[in-house]
Amino acid sequence: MAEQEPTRQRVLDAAGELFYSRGIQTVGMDAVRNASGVPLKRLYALFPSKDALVLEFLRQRDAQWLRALAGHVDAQPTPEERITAVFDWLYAWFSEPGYRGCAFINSFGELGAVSPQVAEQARHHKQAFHAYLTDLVEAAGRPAELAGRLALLAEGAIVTAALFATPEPARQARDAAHALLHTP
Amino acid sequence: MAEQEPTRQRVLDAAGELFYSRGIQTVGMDAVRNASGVPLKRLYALFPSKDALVLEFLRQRDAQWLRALAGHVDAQPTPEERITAVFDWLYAWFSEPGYRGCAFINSFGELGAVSPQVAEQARHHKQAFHAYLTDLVEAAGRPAELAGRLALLAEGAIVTAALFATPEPARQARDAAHALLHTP
DNA sequence: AGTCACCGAGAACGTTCGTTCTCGCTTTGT
DNA sequence: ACAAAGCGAGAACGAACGTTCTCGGTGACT
Repeated sequence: MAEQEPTRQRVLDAAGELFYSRGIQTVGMDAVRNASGVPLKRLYALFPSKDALVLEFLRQRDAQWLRALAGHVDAQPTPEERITAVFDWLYAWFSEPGYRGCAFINSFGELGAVSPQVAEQARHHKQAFHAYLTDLVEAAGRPAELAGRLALLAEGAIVTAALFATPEPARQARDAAHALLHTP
Repeated sequence: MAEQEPTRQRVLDAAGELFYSRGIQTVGMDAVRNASGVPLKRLYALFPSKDALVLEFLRQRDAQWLRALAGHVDAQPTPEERITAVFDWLYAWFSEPGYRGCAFINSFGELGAVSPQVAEQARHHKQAFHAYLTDLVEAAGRPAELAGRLALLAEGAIVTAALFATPEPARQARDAAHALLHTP
């Protein structure tokens, strides 16, 4: 019984890795079974359906992603440094092997039109990111509209870095953010 | 024989509309048949496979999209106005009913990991967009790195507008572009 | 008018996928 | 030691999909 949570997490990790790297519809439950080593019967005892597994993956990814970002950003001493640290963290993220963009943007493109819950998760995630940027901008004493502009730069970098498989867009976004910061 | 091209276009239009609004994998060939009114036999005479139909859709979308953008932008008198016109055109695009983001970003998220040809089409499209922006920036006598920044703003706006079903990000991106333009 | 090639409508085929079921083994409780 | 319950491995099932085939009718050519 204390062992159930670990296998649930093992399933989520394996499924998440597959969903992220290959796309959701491309990954069958058999692939999740093979990757996690958890038999189908147990999979369906832990998650009532593939849809539920997908949604739980998105929920977890949302929390993990924001925690990782904040973990790096909040370590910076000054508010200005925290803002540019967002883009430095993006650079590191884009440089990870297997980086394939934002799981929420990808899921939305794949299933947003057909699954309101996936669309809602994506909106929730981006809203949380925007709220986080808003806090950073406010703490820096900058005008509120800066947050939206930084968000656009970040989203653009996320997408472009995925398409061209290079972390370079993070640098461009950081430079652009720097320009926006230093010239009201 | 002179009638073959119209039905080919009818298929592409119907399939494109479906692929864009629902996602590619969600749309079966039967749906394309129903929407276009072209029987399956003829569909497969025109396109050897669904993959070929998808790729042809992307090729056409690439050309149409850039032509529509340039059609609006190139009508502006001054280089600076042409640059901000890009974002005005985005605003109009985001406001169209059924707007669901960039077909290439969506296809890449859905199939980029599994279809090198889809990934290549997406890269080609974004490269063309970037090249177009580079021309605009150069014509305005601005530093070359501005093009990349504008592209990031545009991509971010495209994605954000789709997620939240609002054209507002185009305005934010335009304001940010304006700020970048007027403060080197 | 008759023959023949063509074509639309949809059935059929083979595969894949989500989900459930079967079966045999292991483990547990007494 | 033995019965009963649980579980892993994979077969099985029903639906959906991409692709091909069949059939009945229609139009063209002679």
